[in-house]
This record gives sequence, structure tokens and C-alpha cells, in this order.
Amino acid sequence: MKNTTPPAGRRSSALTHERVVGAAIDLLDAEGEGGLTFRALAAALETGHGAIQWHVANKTELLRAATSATVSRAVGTRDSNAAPNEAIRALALNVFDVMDAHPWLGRQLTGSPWQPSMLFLFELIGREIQQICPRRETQFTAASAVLTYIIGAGGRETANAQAPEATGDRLDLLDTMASFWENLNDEDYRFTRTMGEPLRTHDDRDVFLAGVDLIVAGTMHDRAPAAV
Amino acid sequence: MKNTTPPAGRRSSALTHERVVGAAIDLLDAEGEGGLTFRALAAALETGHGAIQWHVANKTELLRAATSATVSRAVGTRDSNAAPNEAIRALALNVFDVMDAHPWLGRQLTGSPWQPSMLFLFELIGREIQQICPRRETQFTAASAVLTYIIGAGGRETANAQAPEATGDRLDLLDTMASFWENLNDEDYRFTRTMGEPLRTHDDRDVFLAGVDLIVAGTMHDRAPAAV
DNA sequence: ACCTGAACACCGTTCAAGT
DNA sequence: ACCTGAACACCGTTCAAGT
Repeated sequence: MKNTTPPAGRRSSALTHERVVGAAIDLLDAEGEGGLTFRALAAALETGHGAIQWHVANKTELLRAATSATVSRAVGTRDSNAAPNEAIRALALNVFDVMDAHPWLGRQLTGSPWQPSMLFLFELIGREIQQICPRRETQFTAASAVLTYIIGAGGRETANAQAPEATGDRLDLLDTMASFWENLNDEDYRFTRTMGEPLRTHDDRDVFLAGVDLIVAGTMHDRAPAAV
Repeated sequence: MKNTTPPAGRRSSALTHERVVGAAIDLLDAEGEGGLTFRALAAALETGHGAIQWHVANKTELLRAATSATVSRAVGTRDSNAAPNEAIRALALNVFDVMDAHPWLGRQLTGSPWQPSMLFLFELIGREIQQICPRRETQFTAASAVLTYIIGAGGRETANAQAPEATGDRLDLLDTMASFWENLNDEDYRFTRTMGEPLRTHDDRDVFLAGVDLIVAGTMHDRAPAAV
């Protein structure tokens, strides 16, 4: 039911590294991180679970491969004619959407930092930052900050969506949460109490993009490093 | 060896929620996330593992309690006389250091987003943001962005430190990595290739703080939301 | 070279039974 | 109310054995 891409020429017994990773992604999407098991994978691929471990040694290696494939598949094509800040926005949104579509990506990307996928994103971000500010140290800082923010925000978003409370309607949940905020005690939460309405009416992608804009804007106004 | 805080008055058999959480933190610090087991906890507390589950039902609940205790213990006292941007810097550094001292915190904080610990941090950040910009929507955006960035960066940092490659000297590792960057192929990585030197010479905390400054700076220059 | 499946050590959770 | 420990279902990993 799940092997959407049989090699079509070969018998289905041709178990390749690629097919294993593909099936792993399908399983992760359908059942979440806890659903990816060597035994479940074996069942989906109609083979023994030892067979799989001949192609993929570890579960770590399997998760890494699934992550790499998913990210590079989604961020492959880019528009090089856009203005730097627009290009960064588009890339950020791209990553945000991939993480939204594959909720298991968050823990994976935040978990092991300098995977090939991350280096690739760092490069794409950096090329745009390069056109915004001239100093190399600031470029390094800004590209790191944008990457950190994008991955962190995406992970937070999907963790939010996966939370057990998030089963019902999104608007209901936000409304409940906003009311909770507004009724916090004034002494300890005098700021959060005023954030009920923004929380209720905000759009996830807008807030996410606004955060990206803040970093980019800060980068454009950057001066000497010591003079804050 | 690990029960550093015996209640001193009571017999050691007084197993409280607090003692369980304390022992869990000790274990997490010493052995990492994988080292926290109900069986290991039972051994450390000299009891059966069923006894523990009477005080703490789930492993999820246990991790949540450990997180909450660690964060609030570390961010408790704040200096209210500092300028907003300085206060945010100090708070950010505080969080960064806690996450550095307890490397298991990263996955925990990024994993489940609106824990009490996170709400508390959101509040502290928001109080300062409030003094920087007047618009409520921007306050919400900026506070969210700073929180996301701080947690994300801390998690990335400690994931970095925990990586299997990071066993040797930090400078050696950075040097190896910088050389690797400089030798990437020019077609795909023309930006990253130029980042070898910044990577080699950067200070983790400085880069982290610089990222915080970028967001704060962007917030101060914020204008109408549509006019980017 | 590729695949099989039994075996091992370990885990979180449950639960009848004690005090 | 608090604690015990056996039992259950499940996991990743290993490995001798087949083709």
C-alpha cells in the first residue's frame, strides 16, 4: 500500500538504499517519528528486518538519509533574479513549508547541526546575505542567525502542531490559549496578559516571515561590531 | 554517590516528587538523555522502578518536570535596572549558559513548545521588548522571534558539542571543519568557501549574542508592517 | 553480494500484591 | 497512601546461516 515507487523494471525484490529511504520517509510522514521501526519498514517492503540493515547500518544513518533527501528535494530549484531580502523570504518559506509537511524534520534538523542539508541551506542564505552587507564577520553572523532562526521556528511550529492538545480545531485551540494568557496573574505575567489578541489573530507564516525580516533588517543597519 | 541532597531530617526512604526530579536531573547531566531510565533512577534512589512511577506517571512528565525545574532555577533572579537591549542580552546569555551546562535541555525545549518554562521566558523577553517598540503586533512578533532564536541557537550549540566528532579539542575540530569548508567545490559553495576564517576564529557566545542584537536592532527600526 | 530470522539486551508501562 | 517486583509488548542491534 505504501511502496508508491516500484522500480517497474526490476522485480520488487530489488532492495536499494534509495527504496529503503523512500519507504522510511513514507512511514515517518504517515506515523510520525515513533512509527519508523526496522520491523515496520520490513513489513512495508515485504522483507525481513535484517535485510534492511544490510543497506542501512544504523537507525541514525536512516534518519539522516531521510532528512537529507527530503530537504534537498524541496529546496532544489531557486529563483536567482529576486532581491536578496525577497530571496531569503522565499527560501525561508520554502523550508517552513517542508517542515510543516514533514513534522518529523524538526527534531532531526535541530538535533544534529552540521548535516549536509544544513550546510546547503547555509550556502543559499549566505549568497543573499553577501549582497546585503560587506563585512565577512557580519555575513557569518547573519547567515548563522537566519539559519538558526528558520530551523528553530519551523521546529517549534511543527512541535506545536504535533502536541496532544492540538487535535481539535486550530482556532479553538488558539482561542483557549489566548484566554488562558489573558487570565494569568498580573504580577508575574503583566506582558503576556496583553498578548492574547495578537495570539488569537496572528497568522503563523506571517509571524515567521516577520521574524526573518527583523534579522535581515538588523543586518542592513549593521555598523561597527563594538558600537551597539 | 549521586544523591547529593538527602532530606537530612527524614530517612532516605522519603521518596518525594522533588527528590525524583532532582535525581533525574543528576542522571541527565551525567549520562545524557539516553542515560535517564526508570531502572537507573530506581538504582540511584535505591528503590524499585515501580515506586518511582507512583510519583511520576510518565517519562514525558518526568522530562517536563526536570526541564521546568532547571530553567526556572537558573533564570530566577534578574536585574531590572538595565537598558532593554542589555537586559535581553543578559537573559539570552543566561539561557545559553543553562543549555550549555545541561545539554539535554535543547531537545526538550525545542520539542514541546509552550511549556511553562517557555511562557516564563516569553514574559521576561516581552517586558523588555515592550520598552523598545510600541505596537503590540510587533511586540508579539519580536518576542516570539527572540525566544525562538535563543532556544534554537542554544539547542544547536549543545547538539554541536554532543556530536560524536566533538570528542577532541574544540580548536582542532573547528580548524578541520574550516579547512573542509575552504575546499568545497566553488560552483556549489562559493559563499561557504569564504567563511573558513570566520568559522575558525569566531567565539560561540559572541556570534550568539550578535544574532540577538540583529533581531533587537531590526525591532528598533521597525516601521509599518506592509512597507518592507 | 544480498537476504533471512532467531537471539540478545534493553526499554516504558501495567498491575496484582504487599505494608 | 506508598512501595515492590514480576510480566508484557516492543525496540535496535548482532550474527550464524542460507542463497
